[in-house]
Amino acid sequence: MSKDHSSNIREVAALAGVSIATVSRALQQPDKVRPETRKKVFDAVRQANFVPNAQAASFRRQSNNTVILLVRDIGNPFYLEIYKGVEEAAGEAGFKVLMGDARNDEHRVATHIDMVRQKHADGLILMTGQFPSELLDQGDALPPIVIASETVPGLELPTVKVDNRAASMNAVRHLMEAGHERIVHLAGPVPESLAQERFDGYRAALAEAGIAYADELVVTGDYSIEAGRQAIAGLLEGGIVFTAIFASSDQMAIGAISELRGRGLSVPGDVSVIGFDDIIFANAFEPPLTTVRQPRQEMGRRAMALMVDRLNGKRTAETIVLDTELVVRGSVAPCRPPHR
Amino acid sequence: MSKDHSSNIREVAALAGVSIATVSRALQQPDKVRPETRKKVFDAVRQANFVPNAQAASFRRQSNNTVILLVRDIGNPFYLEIYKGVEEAAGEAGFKVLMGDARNDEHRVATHIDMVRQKHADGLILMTGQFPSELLDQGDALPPIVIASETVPGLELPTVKVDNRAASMNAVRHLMEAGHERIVHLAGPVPESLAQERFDGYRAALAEAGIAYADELVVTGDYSIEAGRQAIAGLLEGGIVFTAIFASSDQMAIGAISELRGRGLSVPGDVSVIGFDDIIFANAFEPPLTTVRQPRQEMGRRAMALMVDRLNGKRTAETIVLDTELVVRGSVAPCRPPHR
DNA sequence: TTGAAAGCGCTAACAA
DNA sequence: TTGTTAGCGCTTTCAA
Repeated sequence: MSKDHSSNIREVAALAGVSIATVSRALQQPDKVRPETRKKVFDAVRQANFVPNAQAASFRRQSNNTVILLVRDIGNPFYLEIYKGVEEAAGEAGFKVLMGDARNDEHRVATHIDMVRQKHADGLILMTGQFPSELLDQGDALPPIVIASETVPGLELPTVKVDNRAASMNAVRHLMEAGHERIVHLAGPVPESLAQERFDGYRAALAEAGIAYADELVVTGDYSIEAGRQAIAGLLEGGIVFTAIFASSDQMAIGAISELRGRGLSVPGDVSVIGFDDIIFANAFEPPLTTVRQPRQEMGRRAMALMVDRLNGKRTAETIVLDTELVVRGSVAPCRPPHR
Repeated sequence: MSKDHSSNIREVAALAGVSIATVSRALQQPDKVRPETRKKVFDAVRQANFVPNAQAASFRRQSNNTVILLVRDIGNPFYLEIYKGVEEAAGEAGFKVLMGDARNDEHRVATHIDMVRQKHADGLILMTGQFPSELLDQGDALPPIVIASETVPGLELPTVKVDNRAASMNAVRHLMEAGHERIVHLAGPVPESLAQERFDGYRAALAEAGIAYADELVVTGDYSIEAGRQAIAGLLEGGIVFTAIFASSDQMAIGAISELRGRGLSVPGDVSVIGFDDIIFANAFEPPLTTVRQPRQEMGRRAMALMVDRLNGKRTAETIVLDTELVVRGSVAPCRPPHR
């Protein structure tokens, strides 16, 4: 019968009649020990019910092959597939992934950066544009950080993103081609870069088509369903007239549609809507949401790859830009005379 | 200027002119050192740019105040709010939370249990009914595990769940009160307990109302949108007649509705639908989904509380049962003559 | 191919 | 209140 209290490498060594160094080697680099020795060790491991203490190993190695994926808001399903991509690449490289929630709070970003400083993890994949300004000038003193999807002005770090400006222009053009001119933009938390880039794309598309930009048509939010709801409620109550919406997240688009419906307006009958992200619910929604697809899984994979590079000592601040795709489904219709 | 390579407690001690024990104490239990000494230490910490190595501390303490939240499928937003509850309670108790994805694969459950054995984390909050059978008989030799939402037959562990059977009966009754008799059940992966309990509730409600149970009306799935879609596609193509659906997850309900619509059927016009979970999208959906609300955040909080108890040496296998609530929204209508 | 031994940075028991 | 000191379990260098 095997003992049940957890044993250590010394017991195994004693049992196998070898030194602890040999046990360690047999486990880490089996080809470095003679087959017979290896067998003795393995038998002893089994007999002692030995499970190596990863904490001790990490401590000794001064690294634990774990990275933190810190997202803006874990409530947004957008990040789920990112996580999958990160985890996949991490697994291949022998890393574990810890997912953290910044809750739209830059203080929590600082907390997680501290976790890396304290060696809880080897690096941080950052997926929020909020960054504690007091850390901005630390430059080289920052622990390994890779940014995904967003960017932080003033921080030169390895980054994976999409061309938000171009993607937005494309989406807005699609709306204009359907005859829409009074297009609301549900923006992210401008002036953060990500939100700003999409906003810029919206303006650029308008300008290109010779449509005047109107401040009253732009509302910012935190990408949540609730933000989408509230934005539309405010617009409608303010008597603002519009026939289409370009939202910078599917969640805001869905919140907007829900609110429109609650007030008796139909989508796309009265108002056409385009979202951003192509989360899993976009396609199951009614109407199926026309949206900008981001290659989320790949974004996650590439971010993790950049992290591995960084942890291997590479110190470039490479930026990878991935393609987006406008997925046309059922939430956009030709423009009809505006409501009211 | 402060140095940028990370310093250790010895340097700080030297700088402050005290022993390393005093530095440790000043940082961990400030009230145990004289204010003046404390100040000297803090100054030295700042000057040396000292960040305690949490890994070393964890190693020394043989615990790292981290728990893993292992969920069946991280793609299901159901788990997001659970995570929030867990994280909240964890924060209060000084714990960190690591979220892992079992991907409906019991092998990955084993992997994560190993992570705890290897001291990557102190405990595991398990949110899947899949469990490697070879670990079942380990009983006391298992690391600290708490189960949430699901149960594993043969495993006596601290558990938080809802009364799935009663909740299902309630939902099905609601459908029958609207006149429905041909009610499809989109079940989870029976015979896992969670799925089984909801299935039992469905049957019990039917029996109570004197409606015959029909095998053809029950389809199992893995709680995903896609599973809901496919189940309905199969039913419709098989010529099965029904007027209502009780799904054991909102995602399956949403997938089902999407498929129904794709085939020209309306909800709730032709088919009424009730889901389970009340994920954030349920309310924004069209029609707003009638569903069984689970107190997710509380479930997370209680699970974490059980974990803290367990880590403090409590060895009971307490089961906490939380209340559910049928949230009536717009996806159920009085029964009309069945389609076809 | 194997063993001896140093030591990662910290905590905590014990002594002063 | 503070200091001394013995490790936690492992990896890794160096020597044999």
